[in-house]
Amino acid sequence: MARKQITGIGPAPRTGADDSACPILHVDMDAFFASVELIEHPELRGKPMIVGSPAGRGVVLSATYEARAFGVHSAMPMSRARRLCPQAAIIPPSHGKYSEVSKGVMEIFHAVTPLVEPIASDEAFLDVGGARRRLGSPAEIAAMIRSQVLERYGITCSVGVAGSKFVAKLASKQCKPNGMLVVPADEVVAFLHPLPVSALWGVGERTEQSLVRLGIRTVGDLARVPVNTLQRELGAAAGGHLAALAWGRDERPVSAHVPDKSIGNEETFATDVDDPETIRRELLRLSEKVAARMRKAGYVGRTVSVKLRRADFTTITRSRTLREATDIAQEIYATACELFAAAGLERVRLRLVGVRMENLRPAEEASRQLSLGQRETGWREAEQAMDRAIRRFGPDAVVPASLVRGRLDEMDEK
DNA sequence: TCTGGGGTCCTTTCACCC
DNA sequence: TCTGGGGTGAAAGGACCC
Repeated sequence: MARKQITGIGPAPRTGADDSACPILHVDMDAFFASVELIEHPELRGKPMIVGSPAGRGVVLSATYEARAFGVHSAMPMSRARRLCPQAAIIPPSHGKYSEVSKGVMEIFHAVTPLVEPIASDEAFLDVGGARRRLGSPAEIAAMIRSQVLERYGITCSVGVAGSKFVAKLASKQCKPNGMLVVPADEVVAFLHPLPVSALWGVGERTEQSLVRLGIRTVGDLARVPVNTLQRELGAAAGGHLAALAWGRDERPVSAHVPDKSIGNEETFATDVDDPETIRRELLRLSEKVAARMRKAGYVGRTVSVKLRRADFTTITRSRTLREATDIAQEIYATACELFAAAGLERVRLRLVGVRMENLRPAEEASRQLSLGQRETGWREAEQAMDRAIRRFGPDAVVPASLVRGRLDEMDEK
C-alpha cells in the first residue's frame, strides 16, 4: 500500500526506455486489500469502498481509487473517512484472505527469480538480472508479471524498473495505478530532482518540516546542500543517507533472506482501561501470542519490551534483557508484568498495551546451550504441547486459566 | 481529525568497565 | 585513591515504513 501522500508532478511515465542497466523491479499491488475484497464483492467495482473496522477506533487499511478521489487514504481515522465519503461501502478486513493472495503473488515472483525480497504483503523487490536470457529484458519480465497477477487474481499492480531499489520504488509509485515505469541509468537524476523531498524513503512529516525550514523542497534542492549541513540538521546517518539518495546512489542489494529483528503484538482497547488486572490479563494474552509466533518461526529472544500508551496518546516503552533467551510465554509474561509494575502506570488510563521480543536468534542455538546443562522449567514442553493441540483442534483448544476467566466475563456481558 | 498493528532503524542517555 | 575518557551494551524514545 502506498502510505505516503506525495504531491507534485513527476515526469510522464515511459515504458519504451532503455532498461539494459535496470535489473531491479519493485512490484507494488494497487490498493491491495481493497482489490482483494473486490474479488468477493464484484458488485462494488467502480464504487467507493473502504477496508477498515466499521466500529470503534480504527483507521483505513485500504480504499479503492473511487474512495481516494474523495480524499480518503490509508492510515486515516475511519471516522474522518466516513465523513469525507459517507456513500462508501465499508468492509471489515480479513487478513487471512490477503495473506493467501499475497502468498500466491509471491509464488509468481519466485517463478521469475529466487532473488525476491518481500517488504510487505503487497510489495517486493526482484533482481531479475539472472533471468534475462530465459525470460527477456527487465521491462518484458515486468509486463509478464503484471499480466500473470491480473490473470490469476484479477487485480492490478504497478512495477518500477531501475538500476537500484530506491529508484525502482519511486518509479512504481509514480506510475500507479496499473502502470509500469522504466528509469534508465542515465535518466535517474532528471527523474529524481523534480520530485518533492517527501518522496524519498525516510522523509516523513517531521524530516520534511526540518528540510522546508532550510528552504529544501525538492530532491534537486536537497542534492545541492552540502552533506555536512544535512548531517548537522538531521543526524549523521539520515543526513548521509539522504545526500546519497538525492543523487540516486543506493547500493543495497536485493536479499531474499532478511532475518527478523523482533516479534511483537499489541492491542488497542475499545475503551481506555485503568484496571491493572485487565491490563495484566492482556499482557498474558499478548505474551502467549508472541511466544507461539516465535516457536513457529524458530526463534528465541533475550529482550522483553512492553509498550504502554496513555489515553492522551503519549507512549512509553520499558524493556529488560534476560540472562537467557526464551520462547516461553510464562517467562515473557512474568517479565512483562514486572516492567508494567515498574512503569508506575497501574492506575493510569491506557488505550494500548503491547509485548515485543527483541534480540532474536535461531532456537537451535539456544537448545544447544541448554543441553550444556542449564535450567529447564518444563514450561517449554507444556507450551509445545499447547502448540500441537492448537494445530490439531484450533485456536480455542487450550487457553490459560486466567484468560478463561476473562472470556467468561465477556460472555456474561453478552 | 483523532489517531491500528506489524515492524526497522537511529539517537540520546546512562551505567559500567578498563 | 581519585579522576577522566573511550568503548560498549542496555534502555528509552521517536521517526518512519507499509
